Order: sequence, then C-alpha cells, then structure tokens
Amino acid sequence: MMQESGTETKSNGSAIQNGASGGNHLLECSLREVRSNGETPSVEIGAADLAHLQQQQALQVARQLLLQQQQQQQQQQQQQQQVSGLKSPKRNDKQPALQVPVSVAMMTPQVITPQQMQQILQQQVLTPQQLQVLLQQQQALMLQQQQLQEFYKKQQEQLQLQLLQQQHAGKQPKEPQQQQVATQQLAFQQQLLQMQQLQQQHLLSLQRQGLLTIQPGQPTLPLQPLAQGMIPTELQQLWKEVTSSHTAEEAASNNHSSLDLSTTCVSSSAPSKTSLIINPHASTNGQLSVHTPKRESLPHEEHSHSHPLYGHGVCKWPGCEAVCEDFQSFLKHLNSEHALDDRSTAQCRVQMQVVQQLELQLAKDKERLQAMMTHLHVKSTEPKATPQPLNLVSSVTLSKTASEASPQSLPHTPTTPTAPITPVTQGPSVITTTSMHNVGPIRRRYSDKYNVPISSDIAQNQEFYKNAEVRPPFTYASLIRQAILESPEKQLTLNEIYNWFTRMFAYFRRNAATWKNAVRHNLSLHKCFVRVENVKGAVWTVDELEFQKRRPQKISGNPSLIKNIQTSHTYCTPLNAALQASMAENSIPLYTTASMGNPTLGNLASAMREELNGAMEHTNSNGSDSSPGRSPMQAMHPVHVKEEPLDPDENEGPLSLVTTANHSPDFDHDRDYEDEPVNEDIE
DNA sequence: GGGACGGTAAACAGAG
DNA sequence: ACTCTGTTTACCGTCC
Repeated sequence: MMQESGTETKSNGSAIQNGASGGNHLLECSLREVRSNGETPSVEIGAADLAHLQQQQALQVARQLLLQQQQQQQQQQQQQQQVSGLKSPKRNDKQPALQVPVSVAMMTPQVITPQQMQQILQQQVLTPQQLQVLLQQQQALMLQQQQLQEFYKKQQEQLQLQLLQQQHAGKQPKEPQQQQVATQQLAFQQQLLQMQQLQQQHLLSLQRQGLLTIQPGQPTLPLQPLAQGMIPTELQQLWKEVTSSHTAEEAASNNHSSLDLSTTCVSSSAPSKTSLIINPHASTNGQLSVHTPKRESLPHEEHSHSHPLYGHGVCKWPGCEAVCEDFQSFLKHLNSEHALDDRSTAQCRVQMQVVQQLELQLAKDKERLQAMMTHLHVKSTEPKATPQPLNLVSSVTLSKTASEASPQSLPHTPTTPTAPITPVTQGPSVITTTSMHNVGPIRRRYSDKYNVPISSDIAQNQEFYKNAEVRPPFTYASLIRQAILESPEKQLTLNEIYNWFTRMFAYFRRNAATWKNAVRHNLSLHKCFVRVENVKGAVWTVDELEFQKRRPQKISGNPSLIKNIQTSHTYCTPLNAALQASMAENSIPLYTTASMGNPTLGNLASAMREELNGAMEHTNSNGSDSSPGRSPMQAMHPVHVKEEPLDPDENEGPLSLVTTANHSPDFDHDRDYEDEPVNEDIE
C-alpha cells in the first residue's frame, strides 16, 4: 500500500518537474500527447520542426537582443554625451567601462527563466498596498536620481570653475587635485548610472507585471525586452515563425519588424493583459502611465460582440493582429485568413501547448498556494495571522502568547476554509524567524490542553481540513473519539475510523502508516476506547467516563487559560457554536454542531452557558469529579450502542441534526486517499 | 528535574 | 506469505 503511494508520488513528482524544468521537453511532451490523442495526424509540426522553430526563435530573440542592446547603448551614449558636454574630455576614456554594467543590466530582463517568470506571475497578485509601496519606491528612486543629478551638476560646475581657475592661475598647478575631482566625478556618475539602472530595472519589473505601460514618448526606457523571456511570449514568437511569410533572416535584418515583434509580444502576450488595476492616484512622476486592464473603451471596439479572437479592433488570432474596423470585417477576416487549413491547425496546436504550459504553471502556483496556506496555518502562534480556522485562532488565544496577542477582536466572519488565505495581504511580514520554528508537524494539542471544542472546530473548518494538508490541532484520542461519536451508532471499526480520518482531513491522506499506527496505538492505549465484539467483527466505542477522567486535568490549575477560553469564545466564535461544541466536548449532550443555527437549541445553549462557566470556574486539579461530570445531562455511562441504541445522549441522536459529513458505511475513501498521489514538493 | 501526556516507531502476535 | 488488526514497549518532546 505504501509502496503504491510511493510510486505514485514519484511519477507525479517527476511530471511536475518536467513542467518546471524545461520548455523544450515540455513542448515535446505535450506534442507527444497531442499525437497520442490521435488528432489530425496529417498535419504537422513534428518535434523536430518545433525544435527548429525554437532555434529560429532563439536566433531571432538573440538578434533582437543585440538590436536592443545597440539601441540602449545609443541611448546611453546620448545621455552620456549630454553629460559629458559639461565636463572635461578626460572622462571619455572611462566611458566604455561605465557602459558595461549598464548593458548587462539591460540585458537581464531578456533572460527570464521559467522560475523568474513564475515569480513575476506571483508578483502579479499584488495588493494595492504593495503596489503603492512599489510606486513609492519608484518615486523615491526618481527623487534620488534627481538629487544625484543635481549634485552631479553642481560638481560639474565646480569642476568647471576649478578648471577655469587653473587656466587663469597657472599652467599646471594642481594636477592631482584635478584628478581627484575627476575621480569623484566618475564616482558620482557611476552612482547616477546605477540609479538609472535601478530605476530601469524597477520599471521593468513593473512592466513585467503588467502594471505599467510606457508612453510612446519615452525613449530612454527599454521597453522591448518587456516580456520576451517569458514562455508564452516565446510561443508567441513561434506563432510569428509559423505565420510569417518571410524568413526570420528578413525579420532580423529589419529593425522595424523586430520592433514589431516586440510590440506584438507586449500587446498580445497574456501577462500584459492580466495587469492589475492599481491606484490611479499614485503619482507616476510624469513618466509612466498607469495601465488598467479594463478595456480602454475604444469607440470601435466590440459593443455587443464579444469574441475571444477579437478585441480592440484587432484580430487576436495568435500572431495575426490584423486591424478589423468592425466585427463584421473581423468575421470576414477570420473566415478568409484563419480558415481550416494546415497553418491554422498547426497554430491551434501551438496554442494548445501554450494553454498546457499555462495550466502547468497554474498547477504549480496552486501547489505553491497550498504550501503557503499550510505554512501560514501551521505557524498559528503568530499573533496577527489572519484567516485561520476559527478555533485555531482560539487556540492561539489560548496559547502562551495569548496575553501578548492583540485582543481577539477580529470579528470572526465564519471562515470559509476553502477560501485560500490570501497570502499577499499578509505579505512577508508574517514570515518571521519565530514562525520558522513552528513549521512542521504540530505537536500542540490545543483541544485537549485547553478544551477547545473539537467538534466545533472540525465542523466550522471542515472544508479547510478537508482541503488543506494541515494537521488538526487535536490529539489522536480526541479525533478518534470524535469519529466514533459522529457515527450514527457511536461505534466504528478500525477501518471506518481510518476512513473518517482521511475523509475529514487532508493531512491524513498521507503517511498512512504513521498515523494509522498511532490510531491503533491510541485505541489500545487509552481505556476510554472500548473494543466491542460485533457480529461483523470488532468495533470501537468510547467510554465517555474514562475519557472525561483524563480531560479535566488538562484545563485545571490555570485560571487565566480558562478565562481566555471564555473570552476567546466570546470574541472568536459564534457563541452558540462554541458553547454547544464546548458542551459536546465536555460530554454535555444535546448540543452538537447540529444546534448551530437552531434558535431553540441556541437559546438552550445560552442558558447553559452560565452553568458551563461556573463549572469551569470550579474546575480543580482533581478533575475527575469536575464540571463535566456534574452536568445534569451528563452521560454517565459509556456509549455502548448495542445496549442502548437510542441513547438520548447521542450528539446526533434523536434530533438527527447532523451537520457534519454524513458517512455511508460503505464509504471507502481509504484506498483512494492512500493511493492518491502525494505532493512531495510540499515536504 | 520529574511526572504526565502525546506522538512516533517498532516489534510482535493472532486472525483472515 | 501477506495484510490487517491489536497490543506492547521504547523513546522523545512538550507542558506543568
């Protein structure tokens, strides 16, 4: 069994790796896949063709790169000429040395690896705050640059003055001093250039994120390399190769076409289209324009016609971009230029690969998100951790850091567990050194330690636990008990307990050997679990009395914790839910998750609150005879269903208000989960 | 520091 | 022979 899942894991992992490792391989794979699907075997871009195309594309990119480098150098030279006009001729010898880093800096955006692209893609989910920060950084950079320029100007003037003085004063008085000033000047200029590089890189990063568009009248900024390194853009290049009638050499020999390609990349690549709306109030220093993804409301744009291949008055067929005045002409164009032929089919295949690649990317990012969620959830001692499973927040309140933690005033909107924690809103601030120590298996036993209601937590965060591989903060014993109590007959076979674990918690869909062993170990170890021989075999039941014997001790002797429990319940969870769950935890019957939303039971629960609080206050270290046992409605006997099938104490008994997952006896997720591919990357 | 408790690993046995 | 179930022991970490 474990071996099976192990192999599954490996294969899955390698698949993912393929997706991350190399575009070529991926393309070939996807192509193979397309072939294996048996679609249109007659048409043809073979793997070799594709490789050839990619080579051509690489050539073209290289050419373009050189071209841009030349342009940038020209720009740089222009800038330097402007500057050098003010200073001594000596500076000229130093120019080449200065140009090198600039060129390098400008080349860097061109070699964006898939990983970088992923980072960029990730960065696309920036919050307005982050965007603001970026823009502020941008402004600060510009300000710095301005200051530097001013400073530099002053230096120039000073130098001029000195030179004049020297000329007037004598022929060769202060050569060293002059050199010194020149050196200073050089340093300043280097600083200035560095600032420019920084600024440009910053702008590039913004551009790559699709946040900014550059107005046409901004020649000093390297626009072309914007998205070229990105995989989809490369494929767009492929499109060009496939569709263009002229050769790549022609294209390369023509600056204009090269620029066209780049603009094509900018305008038609997916990333630029997925740009974010950013705060229009943010100053752009007059150099940048904020690009909003919303349609720019071109008058001739599609009104009622929404066609995926038509937008902004342009045919969006990959690599086409023919201007179509209206939708009708677009349709004509579509039928004439993109009819069913070999070329269109081939293009379609490439588009499939594009989609496939994006899907891979998406899958990877999803995986990452999952890992982030897991990580952020695990480090639950972080005071400001935002959306978490409800009672885990309670757990935080109950933890040692509770006193320092900000008042749990978060108005606990019921967590939608499947709603991913929005990691970006938390930002890097959440990831602290202290949080690192908490990564890994949770060893806290919040529920047992602090009496956090397990049923409440499980019920309210059911979706979360089901989907996120987060270890529930409950002991095995508590979980086993919960599983058994949730069952219609309050008895489960071992296998059914397994199934409950895997069904309710994504975490238990892996490392089955470990936790199953732990389950068995707990069943055997704790007296509260009673094995009952059945006709079918053996089932496990819960001896509540035994269970309660060990529980009260844990909450005892720490009044502050008890107080915290109450306050945290007040703040963090809907009272009824927390209360009834807490009662359920204390074996106060009738109040289960089922009572949530039930006004009658809710009121009853409210009425019971005082008793519960009082009971908790009276909790002492003896424990065994403490509050839960004294509840008048306490079940004073083990739950042996065979003897009392209609036990009114059952949480979901007579009322049948089962809100948690109803489990069919023949439910067999166990195998599925065990064989489920395990995500090794998270580990 | 020590005891209680929980998690994990492992060995072992019996049943199917 | 193998798997599943159940028991037991040992070790370690955490908490009080």
